[in-house]
Formats: sequence, structure tokens, C-alpha cells
Amino acid sequence: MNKIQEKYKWLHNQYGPQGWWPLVDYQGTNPTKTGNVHGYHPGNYELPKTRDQVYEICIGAILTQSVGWVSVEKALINLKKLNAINPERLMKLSDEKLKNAIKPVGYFNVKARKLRVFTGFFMSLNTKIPNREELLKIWGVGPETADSMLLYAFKVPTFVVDAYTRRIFTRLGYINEKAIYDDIKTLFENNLKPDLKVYQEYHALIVEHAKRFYGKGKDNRKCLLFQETIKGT
DNA sequence: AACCAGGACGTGA
DNA sequence: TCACGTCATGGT
Repeated sequence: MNKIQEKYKWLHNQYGPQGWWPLVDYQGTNPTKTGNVHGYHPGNYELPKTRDQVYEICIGAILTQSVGWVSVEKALINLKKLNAINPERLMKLSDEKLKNAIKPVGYFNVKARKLRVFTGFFMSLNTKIPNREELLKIWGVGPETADSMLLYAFKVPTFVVDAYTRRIFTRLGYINEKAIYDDIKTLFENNLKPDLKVYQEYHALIVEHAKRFYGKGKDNRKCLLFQETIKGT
């Protein structure tokens, strides 16, 4: 077992299945989770089931850019009340209603536009699964957003890298600070079997762990246990 | 009361 | 390419 696999094992043992990606209709709360948000469905890998759920994950991936999930959940609930977690119906919302609904996530002018651009693309898919290149061409969809959509909405085993991933594994010494997104992504994909569940859980576990122990400050000594799994390997 | 959150884009060097 | 400013609300 390589180091990347060992870290996964450690995290999963600590926190258990995370039940990502949250869906507003799922009231189940993961009691082990940081924060007071619901929508998680630990152990259920069948989701998303409907087209609208696939869509919900995609727009959630856009809304969460540089923003915590607590805020995104509010925006999604607002959209839900407008019956607009559906591509056709979201497109029919006025700009005013759309921006007002997503206000909690901030950057609402930019994100409203991103949502419309993406929604046009989504409708053109017509049940087809997009590839990474197609997603990256969309204005407003960068590497992390594209990978999140692929992994959690379209169930393609592609690894998601975020600021937390970079922070943890930089401090661990696995990657250097100037590593670019695809370098980090490759590190994980080269050291893991392309297993959808593992990819989904690993990213979610990294987020959970980072929220607890890896603030933006320099202190990485809060989690000695995690550090120690390196030694002796 | 600063500081930062599950990024991406536009700009100038 | 690359570093830096911008987008904006809400929770510690």
C-alpha cells in the first residue's frame, strides 16, 4: 500500500463514509460532519438518480466556488422554493429572481451568469455524459468545478483537487507549493485504482479533515496522528 | 473586527 | 506563463 492509499485508509477509519455530494432533498445529517449542514447520504452511492439531481450537483459545484457549503445550501433551498433546480425552469427565472436566490453565496452577478452559461450546455447534453475537455471550455467552469461535476454528478472516477488537498499534502511534503492542479490530480490518480467510491470519499474526507485541522495559518501540528502515518512507510 | 470560505476569470508584465 | 486584483455575502 502506497502513502496515498494509507492516508485514505486513515481518513476513512477516522471519519467514515461522508455521503457526498449533498442533495437538498436528503434530510439525513451525517453526525460526524463538521458544520451544521444536511443533505449528505453516507453509504448511498446510487445518487444522483434523477436528471434534476445531476443538475443540482452541477450548479452546486459552481455556487460553491470559493464559498462554504452552508451558504450554498441556502442558495439551493431558495432555488428549490422557486422550483428552479431544473435547467429549463432556472433559465426562465428573471435575472432579479435568480440573483436574489443565490445571494447568500456572494459573487451573485458572476455566478448568475455562470449558471446560465452552464445550464445552456447542460440542456444541450440531452442525457449524454460530458468529458473533461468539454466542461473546461465552458465559461465559469475551471478544473475543480469540472472534476466535481464529473465525479459526483456524472459518476466518472476523476480525482478532485481543491485548496484543502493542496494545503494538507503540501504540509505533508508530498507536493511542493507551486505544483499546479493537474500535477496534484495526477499524483492521486497514479496511486489509486480508479474506484468511484474511493475517489468520492477521498475528496470528501480531505475536506472534512482539513476543516478540522488545517486552517489557513501555518500550524500543521494540530493533527499529529495524521502526520505519524507517514513515518515508518 | 478582521479574516476567510469546497475558484475562476481578466489583466498586465 | 504567472502573479495579482476582482467578484460579494455570511459565518467564526
